[in-house]
Amino acid sequence: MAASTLTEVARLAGVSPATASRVLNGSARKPGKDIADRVRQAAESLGYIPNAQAQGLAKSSSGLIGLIVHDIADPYFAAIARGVQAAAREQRKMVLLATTGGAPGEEREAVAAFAARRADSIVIAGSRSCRTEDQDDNTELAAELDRYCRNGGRVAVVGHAVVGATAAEGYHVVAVPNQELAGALAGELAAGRDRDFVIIGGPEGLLTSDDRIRGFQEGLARAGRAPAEILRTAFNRAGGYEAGLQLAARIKAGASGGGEAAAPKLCIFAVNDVMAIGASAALRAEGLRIPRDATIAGFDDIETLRDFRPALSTVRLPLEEIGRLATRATARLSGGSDADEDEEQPTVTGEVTLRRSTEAVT
Amino acid sequence: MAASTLTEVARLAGVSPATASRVLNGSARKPGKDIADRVRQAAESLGYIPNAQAQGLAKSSSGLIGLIVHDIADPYFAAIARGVQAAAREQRKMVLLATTGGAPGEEREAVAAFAARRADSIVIAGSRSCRTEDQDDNTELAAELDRYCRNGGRVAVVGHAVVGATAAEGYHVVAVPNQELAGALAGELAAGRDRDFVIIGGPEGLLTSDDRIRGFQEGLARAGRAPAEILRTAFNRAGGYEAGLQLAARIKAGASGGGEAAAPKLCIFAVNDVMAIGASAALRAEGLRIPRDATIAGFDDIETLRDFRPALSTVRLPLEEIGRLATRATARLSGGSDADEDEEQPTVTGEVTLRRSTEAVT
DNA sequence: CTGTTAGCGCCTTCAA
DNA sequence: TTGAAGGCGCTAACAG
Repeated sequence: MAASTLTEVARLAGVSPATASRVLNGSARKPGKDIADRVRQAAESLGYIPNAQAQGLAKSSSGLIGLIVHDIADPYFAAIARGVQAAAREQRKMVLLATTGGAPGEEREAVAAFAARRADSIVIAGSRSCRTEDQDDNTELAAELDRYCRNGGRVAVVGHAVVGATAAEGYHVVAVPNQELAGALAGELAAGRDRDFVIIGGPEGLLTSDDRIRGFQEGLARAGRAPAEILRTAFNRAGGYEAGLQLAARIKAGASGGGEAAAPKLCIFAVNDVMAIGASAALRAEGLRIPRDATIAGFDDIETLRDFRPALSTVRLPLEEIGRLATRATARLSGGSDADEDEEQPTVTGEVTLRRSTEAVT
Repeated sequence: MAASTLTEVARLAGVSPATASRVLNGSARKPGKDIADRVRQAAESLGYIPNAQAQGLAKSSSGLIGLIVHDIADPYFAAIARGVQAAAREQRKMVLLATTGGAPGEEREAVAAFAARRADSIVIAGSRSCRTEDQDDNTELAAELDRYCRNGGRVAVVGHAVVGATAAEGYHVVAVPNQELAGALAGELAAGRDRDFVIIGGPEGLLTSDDRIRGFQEGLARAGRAPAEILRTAFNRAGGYEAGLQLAARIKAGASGGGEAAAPKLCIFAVNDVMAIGASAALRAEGLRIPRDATIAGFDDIETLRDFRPALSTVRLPLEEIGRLATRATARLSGGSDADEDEEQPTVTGEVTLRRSTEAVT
């Protein structure tokens, strides 16, 4: 008992497949009201469901939006995915999900798979890497994207352009002001307090991480502070925890072995909230308290983490909105737009959000 | 510059499309080594990417797995999605994502959309509802699923069967022992302590919520306790917060207006972790402390929430595994299995996990 | 082992 | 307006 086809519907309604097609789908032509009802009834009684593959083949489009993330269970990506999903729904499209763990090689595969499915557009949410080990894969990824665009695909990348991608038509970048915001955060944290700063960053070459580190250092410099030391770890909770253990040891050593003037307290900047939470957990596990023994700030303002105590200072990023914007950027402007050639690159802004975790203890 | 087709590749290689197809895809036939290379080269030089839509149309299958969740940004669903994604990758399939907010009507639409795309299988992760207002939609959903199965689709549902779905072939339910586990949790919480129990539950008719409530009550009964009062709210953080406020007021009233014997302390059971966190936040906002002024437990053991303090007592559920199992259940058994007709329904088990949030304060 | 011939289900010119 | 014919790109039966 296979699914019924348009032809069957047409036959049952006593019309040609062409007419049935015109009735059941939004054709420009308007079939006779009388006959239209007949077709619709036939379709109904047969439980007709159009074969999207066949439709896609015929019109060479698919109503699919490809989304590439590192890990869908990471709340950062999950939030973006929600925005993408929402925008996709607006466009009456479905989203195809690919998770890559951040490896450019797998991202290339994902793009190829999306291209094979004739996805109408692709949204890449994972942060870019420019490590030398990823160079070749990045080149291939860029080539794959270019080809996809040349064939009429639209792509939006969150954060940074793919390294080496020539800005083909239909290629959009949703810029996230990581650097500026990290700088602003540093400025606020440095304001009038004497602290040693430490940065817990991701692996070198992860663009998002690097931007935030760079911005933070610039902010410190503007505030007349010395650059912060940088700890490199994995870009996730485990990495943060590990770095946190290291710092805890250092803090305890400094406190006990204190010479004349106790060293200023440590202010930790983790380049994302998840890492910050990991670091906090490590400090806590080592018997240290925040903000008493050290202060800490993150980045992203992950929703699920907002109930954390002490509340985490961070930079609020409109993640869901970012997903939505990226997706919208890939939508073909349907109506004949009034000569508005410049496709407005949507602007994302964040907000430094100071909370308990960086308060001065009285 | 459209994407190149198999025909073009074949022509360039000087062979027939059929041969090219046999080379480029896994056909049973093995083309001559000499010619195979020629085809592969041609494909390479043209940057050939097979058109999955056409392939799908021809073989009437699509390599797609449809996943239905309430909200992809909810860590519960995100975790399941990760498992689904992992299993999909094993099967070399891609996942199509649909979010429905839990409305059976939208779930029906999603199933129809998946069917239209000829998804090989569908995984439904959202908890089922049996509220009367959803009755009609549920019926239609069940009908849609039945039809999908009859047409050869495979479906797996996490938790409960869809109300009214006739167990067609290819229909799987990954049972989650919510009731038993909630009962076990209640047993542990009731052990030897004198407490008043309150349950923060989702709306009546949400099967997952109802199961956990029922199980908890049973557990209390087994421990010789009176049934707990039930507060109904939204099945999310906001709902938990709201209920938490209510309980906070009650606790404070009880404490201040205390008669002779102070009432036993409250032990709160929220039917999921996210609600529990919301309730905790509310208590905290009202100046109450956990576990000093009240104890609280959740359900799910959401990973992102594990760093919360006081650490939340909960029931650990192997969410990712659940997603994986559900997806695997829908995979067609490829090899001629040795008469093992009974498709083993995979078994999910959880674990009561007591942490600080329900400790007795000394 | 290779090439030829039909479709898969739908859309879209064309002529009627 | 409606119907007939061709093709979207690929695979799967057949011949050779």
